[in-house]
Order: sequence, then structure tokens, then C-alpha cells
Amino acid sequence: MKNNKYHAIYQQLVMKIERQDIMAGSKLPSEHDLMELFDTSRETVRKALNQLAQNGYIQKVRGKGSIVLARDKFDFPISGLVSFKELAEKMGRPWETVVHELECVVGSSDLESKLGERDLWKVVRSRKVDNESIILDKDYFIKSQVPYLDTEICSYSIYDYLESERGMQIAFADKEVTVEEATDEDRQLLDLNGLTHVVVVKSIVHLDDASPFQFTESRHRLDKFRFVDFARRMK
Amino acid sequence: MKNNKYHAIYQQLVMKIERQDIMAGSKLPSEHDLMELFDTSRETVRKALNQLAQNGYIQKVRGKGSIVLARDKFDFPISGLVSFKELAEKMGRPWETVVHELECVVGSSDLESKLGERDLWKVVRSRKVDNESIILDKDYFIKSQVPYLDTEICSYSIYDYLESERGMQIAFADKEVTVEEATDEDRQLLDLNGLTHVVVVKSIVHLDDASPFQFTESRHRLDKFRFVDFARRMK
DNA sequence: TAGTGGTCTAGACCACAGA
DNA sequence: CTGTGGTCTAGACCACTAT
Repeated sequence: MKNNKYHAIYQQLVMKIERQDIMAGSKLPSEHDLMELFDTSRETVRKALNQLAQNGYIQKVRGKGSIVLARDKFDFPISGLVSFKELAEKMGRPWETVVHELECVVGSSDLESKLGERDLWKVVRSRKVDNESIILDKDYFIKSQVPYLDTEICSYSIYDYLESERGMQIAFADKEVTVEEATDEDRQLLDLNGLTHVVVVKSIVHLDDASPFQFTESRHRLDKFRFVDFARRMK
Repeated sequence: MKNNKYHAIYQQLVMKIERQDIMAGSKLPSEHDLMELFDTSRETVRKALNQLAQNGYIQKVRGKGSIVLARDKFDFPISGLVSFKELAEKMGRPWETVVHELECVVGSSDLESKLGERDLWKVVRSRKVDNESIILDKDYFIKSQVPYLDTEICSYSIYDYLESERGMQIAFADKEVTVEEATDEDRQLLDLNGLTHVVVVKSIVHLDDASPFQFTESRHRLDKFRFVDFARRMK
């Protein structure tokens, strides 16, 4: 995708770390060495290293060097913006998406205040893994940004469609994780096995021009929910 | 704390955004203008802007400018590394910490593999907000890194003590959020009101030289749990 | 075309760790 | 003292948006 030097350096170093060519606990070559290795300037090397640090691959220590961190606790990153399809495929489990609703609606005032528009698509889907319905996704898309949707797109991957077919760039989202009592709809569309609560992840997703375009409510069966995060202290 | 130019610029812009001197949806001055405003170079301005973007204050759009984002959904950031004391004070609610255990233990092999040491402090505390016990914290600290602890420190803030008294710098943590069935200990030390499950946040906390020094298991009452996050798509 | 942000450079000086 | 990462500069060229 990106065609710049620091990103190429970043990717090469990520590869070496993930393949354990450079072991956790050991150090990367110094910035000076990387500069010569990649025939580039130091600031460019540093951009790559800063990305590595941000994503939890290394810790930079002044006077010492860049220490490679153990990544094995991160192998299931729900963190960040990942579509269910990417997630399921990474897990290597058989998965399936069932589309329950796909319609145009006029959003509530609550939704309108979040998205800034009234004319929306509403999509309700459940996600099966190992033949159990464990996630219920309720999505709202702004119709002026997403003029077309159909069942096939929804059962495959809406994000794939929007990014590859329509060239839209998803950039960021704010999320909120809470636990709520299960609703009748949850009991109908999920295999709750008597569980009384569900984990609810709500998010507002934005494009790279900062415009909001989607509100999602993702309702997870308690016992199948897992969220991992890498948090860096900011001062 | 930090005494550098780009951080000062960052802080000034954060202030202006939080006080709404610059409204959400409008644009920051261009990098060129900021350069002259702060009498600095463009790369320095850009470092400040990148931090703003990373922390969800702005979205930079090529050819257009830096758009200020709406921050009102972020006002309760459990995200990142925040101590309970900071959190409780931000909420402005009466809070209290009860120390149940404070002892030296030899860690299990599981703990040892996570922390790389056997001799640990074990601290068990419950957290009361509005006079209800809603969080149970079980902490393990590496004894060689934290030679001394007492009840007073534990009931106030261990982080405060480690950072201000001992000059330790907490840098990053990996976290995992799941839901588990409540244990007898949970029922004893928390006001569960019959709830059968708790939200469990496990984390390994590292210092700025990348060494792990703490493992924490934080058990939250379902109905009081809330986690917010700002996620940026990385390519 | 003018203005914006994105990338890259070659150099400088500083703060810190370790021998 | 040497080597490390941290900050800062002044300039260059590019890609994109708007007019």
C-alpha cells in the first residue's frame, strides 16, 4: 500500500521480529547502523522505530538501544480496527455470518447526534464460530456515504467491499466496552445457554477525512469475549 | 515533566482544544502558520501534531489541514495506564481502598514465566466507590524491584509511591479483558448483589527499561465496568 | 495555481549508559 | 571517553485539495 521508505523499514523489522530472527529481549541494531543498512537518514530510521514502539514491538531506551519485546501475549489483537472476517480467519476456525436485517431506516435523534445524518442503512448480523452464534452485530451506515449494500456483501465483509470496491479509507474509531443485560433479541439470535448478560462494544467509525460514517453495536456472549490491548503511558 | 519544544506545543494545542477555543470540526492553523506562531521548524510542529492525532485530538488530511475531533466521548478514559486513585479522583466520587492482604510469596510457575522472578509481593485490595465494593485488585510485584511496601502505601496509591518516592518510570503494559465466573473470594470481598460473573482485566506492567515488574488481576463488578478506547487503523 | 500535509535529508547539539 | 537514543533545524521535493 504505502510506498515510503520508513514504512518499508518498519515492515522489514516487523518481519524479522515476528520470525524471531531478532529474539525478544535482545536489541535492534543502533539507529546509526540501521541508517547505513537501509542507506537512509537517521530521522527516517527513527520514524520506523517509533512505529515499532507504538505498536508494542520494541522499547527504546536512551543510552542503551531498542529492546525487542515479547509479542506472544498479543497474538489475538481484537484491539484496533479489525473486521470480523479478518479476525475469524486469523483464528483459523470455521465461521459464518447470518444476515437478519438489511434495510433503510431513519435514525433516532440519538443516532443522528452521533452520525450527523438521518438516512441510514441498518444491518443486523449474527456471527457463528464453531457453529455457535456468539456475536450479534448491529450496524448503522450513513446512506449518503454508502449508497449500496446487499445481502451478499453483508454476509461476506462490508469493510472489504467499502475499502476495495469503493476506495473508502477507514481511519479511526472510538469504542466503549460495557456489560448489559441480555435482551429478547439477544436470546433469539445468540446461543446464550442461559447467560443473563452480554458484553457490548459500541463504536463510531470515521473515514480518513474525519467524517463519521458508521455506528456499530457488537453484542458478545460473555464466555467468548476477549479483548487485548497494548497501553503505553503518555506523559 | 518533559522539557522540549514539541511537547510544549502539544500541550498548548490540547489546552485550546479542550477549552474549545478551537471548536470540533474546525481546522488548526496550517503547519506553516504554527511554525511561525511558535517560532520553530516544521518537523517540530509536525511532532506535536502527530501526538495530537495519536491521542485522538485531530485528524490530519492531506491538502486540507488538521481537523479538530469531538472529544466528548472520551471523558472517562480507563484506557491507557491509569491508577485507581487518578481514576476515582477524575470521577469526583468518594472512594476508599481496603487492604485485605499484603505479604511476600513465592510465585507460581505461571506467574514466574510472566514476570521472570519468584520472590514477589502479593497485595489484595478492594475498591469502594459510593460505599460499594466494586473492584477487587490482586497485584504481584517483583520484590527485587520493589523492596518495601506497607499498608499505608497500599491504601493510598502504590504507583504514586513508586514513581515519586522511588523514581520508577512505568512505561507500558499489555492487558487482557475477559469475563469470568465469580469466585468465593469475589463474593466475599465485593458487593456482587447476586451477579454471577465479573469482568477481569489482567495486565503485565513494564518499566521504561522494558523490564516487567508487576502482574495485576483486576476484578470488576459487571454493572460498574466501562472501558473506552480510541483506535487508529494502522496500515 | 496556491496552499495544504507527507516524506526525506544532512547536519547539529544534548542526555544518558557503560566501560 | 564512546556509543546510544532524543531533540531540533532549514531546506528540498512530492501528492493532494481547492479555486
